[in-house]
Amino acid sequence: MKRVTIKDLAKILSLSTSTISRALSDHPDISEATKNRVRIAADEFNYTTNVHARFFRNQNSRLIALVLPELNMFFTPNLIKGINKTIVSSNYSLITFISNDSYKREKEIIKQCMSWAVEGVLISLSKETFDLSHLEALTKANIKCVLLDKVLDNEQFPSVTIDSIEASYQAVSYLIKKGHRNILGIFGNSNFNISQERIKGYEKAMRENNIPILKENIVSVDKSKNLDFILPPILNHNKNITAIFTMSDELLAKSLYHINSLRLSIPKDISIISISDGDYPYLTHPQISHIKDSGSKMGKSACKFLLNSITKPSLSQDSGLIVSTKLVELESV
Amino acid sequence: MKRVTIKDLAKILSLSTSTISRALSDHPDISEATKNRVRIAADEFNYTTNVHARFFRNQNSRLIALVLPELNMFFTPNLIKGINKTIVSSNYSLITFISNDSYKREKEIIKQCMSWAVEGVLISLSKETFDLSHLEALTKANIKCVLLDKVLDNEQFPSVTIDSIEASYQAVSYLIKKGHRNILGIFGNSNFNISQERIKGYEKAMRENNIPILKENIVSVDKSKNLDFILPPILNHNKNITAIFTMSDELLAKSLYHINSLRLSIPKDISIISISDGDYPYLTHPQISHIKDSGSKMGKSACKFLLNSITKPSLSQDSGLIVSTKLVELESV
DNA sequence: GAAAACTCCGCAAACGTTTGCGGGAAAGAT
DNA sequence: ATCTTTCCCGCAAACGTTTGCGGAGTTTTC
Repeated sequence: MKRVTIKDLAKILSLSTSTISRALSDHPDISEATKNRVRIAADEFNYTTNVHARFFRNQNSRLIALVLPELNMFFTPNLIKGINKTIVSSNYSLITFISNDSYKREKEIIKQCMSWAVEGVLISLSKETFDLSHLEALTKANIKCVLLDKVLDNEQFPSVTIDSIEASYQAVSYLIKKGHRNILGIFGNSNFNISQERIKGYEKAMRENNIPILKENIVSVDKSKNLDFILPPILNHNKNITAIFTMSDELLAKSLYHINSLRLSIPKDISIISISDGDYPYLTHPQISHIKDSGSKMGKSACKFLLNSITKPSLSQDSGLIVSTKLVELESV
Repeated sequence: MKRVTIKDLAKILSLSTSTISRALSDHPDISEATKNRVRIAADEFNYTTNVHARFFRNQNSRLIALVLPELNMFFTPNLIKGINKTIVSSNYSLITFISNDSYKREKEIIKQCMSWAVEGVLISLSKETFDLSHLEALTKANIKCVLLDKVLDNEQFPSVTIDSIEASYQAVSYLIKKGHRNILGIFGNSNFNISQERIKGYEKAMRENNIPILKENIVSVDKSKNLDFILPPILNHNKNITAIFTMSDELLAKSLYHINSLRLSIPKDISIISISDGDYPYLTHPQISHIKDSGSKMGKSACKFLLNSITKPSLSQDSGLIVSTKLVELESV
């Protein structure tokens, strides 16, 4: 069976398509009586407006694209939740793409975004992305684009992130305040902007407290799995380490595993703090003190920012915004 | 700036729109020379085909809708990954909706799916969904629909799930084989089809081994958080319990927290096994034996099934399929 | 009682793409 | 030299929706 169109309703009710269209959008030119007839018929034949045809006429797709490098269990679900909430309440729809951390795929995705005539793009960059030239096509096509989470410093596109330097600074400062001086920092791939900044925050906290920064106390791993080979030797040999800072939930989880494996007790033998989305730290025992970096909040903010710049293109020429983080003191320090 | 259309390219190259269209789709009627001119121009002005207009002409949107009741950290990411992989390799795009476990919202979403003229719908039902009448509109509009994970027994729509009875039967049988007789079963909301079946599997395993089924050893909770009040008293008072079976990662996580809180050692003091997506059990120490219920695999299967029934509507009149599960023996029993 | 105002609805065009059909030009066949 | 074939390409219609404009019928105004 083919879908019911306005034309069909027009024939059925012996009205013109224009009248149907206006009746459905509650146009004042149409009498209540007619409106009711139309509405009842539309319901009966379960007519729904064809958004492609509407776009075709109006040139607004009411579609937002979300481009993610990957889906991980710790951050992405809440990020999407936050975005989705905003999308829904603004009557948009969300089309999702995953770049698998591939620059090539990311470029293809951008083309697809243009094909779909999305009104805005929310993108978290792939590992392999070091310049933003592929996004310029969006600008030319007048499609707004907001970077979030995994971003690159740039002048063209606004970014929504946390203040990574500040977050890790907070975390490490907290450890220091609690008396720790020999602090192991565990970070992601150091090519990442995000990792570099979090390392900076670590170093800043150390420097401010006049604690020497030891190269061997800063660990960068491409995948959390690499910790399997790196962490146990460190924990076994370097008995001076009294605290660990991990820059993400994923690294936290892996670290906890090895800590527990070695039968170290938290926080008696070793303390640990992490930057975290804020769900995982409550699942472990003891619960992990962390700097809360809410994915949901970031998603919401980024999405609102994007929608704003779509509806009021004049106004929002900001370079983006910083989502605040806060220390959650639990039981691991 | 407005987007570049075929019309624009036609003007620029002094060709007709039909020639441009055919050149871009590599039609044999067009000479290589012309094709190259067109391709170069298309690249230069970064033309991308307007999929809405194409749909308008061809009536195929190449869009698949994914409707989920919620996003949780344990199952959803891998489910989406599996779906996405299949979608991408088949040149479709994915539009995602979240019902927040609301029937009302789910109905709205179905309408939106029709508005978007999606070619297929993958849906995991909300908690509040007890009949499928709202999906009939899809059938009428000739939109294929496949239920996955959270499903309802029915004749109209194919389902893709695991064999819940078998999975929990496997888990509990394994515990029994290892010598456990006093087994606590922890399940989700018992309104759920999925919970009911997993309870059945538990009971089946017990019955087959002539172990009396104790009402108080079957716990159903609406939210995993409810375990906070339920589990500690049980673990404290009912010292006979030597093993726990949880029907999901979420319940597993909560249970582990309380086991660790009470300083019970796994598997010395108590054993535990779960049905799991298979990521989380490796993060804990000790690692948790589980029945692997791969979200990725389920997503892939469901999606392939859907795409199949779209391209070959005649063939696939099956009632769905069962994704296999398997026991992963780790360290918790 | 005629003009003015108001109510309600239809006409037709436009959005970008695809595709059946047809046609002109060049090349080959007779 | 004429006819047929082949090679390229253009014409035009259709998909469903919205909206400015105009118009027929009814009511109000002086």
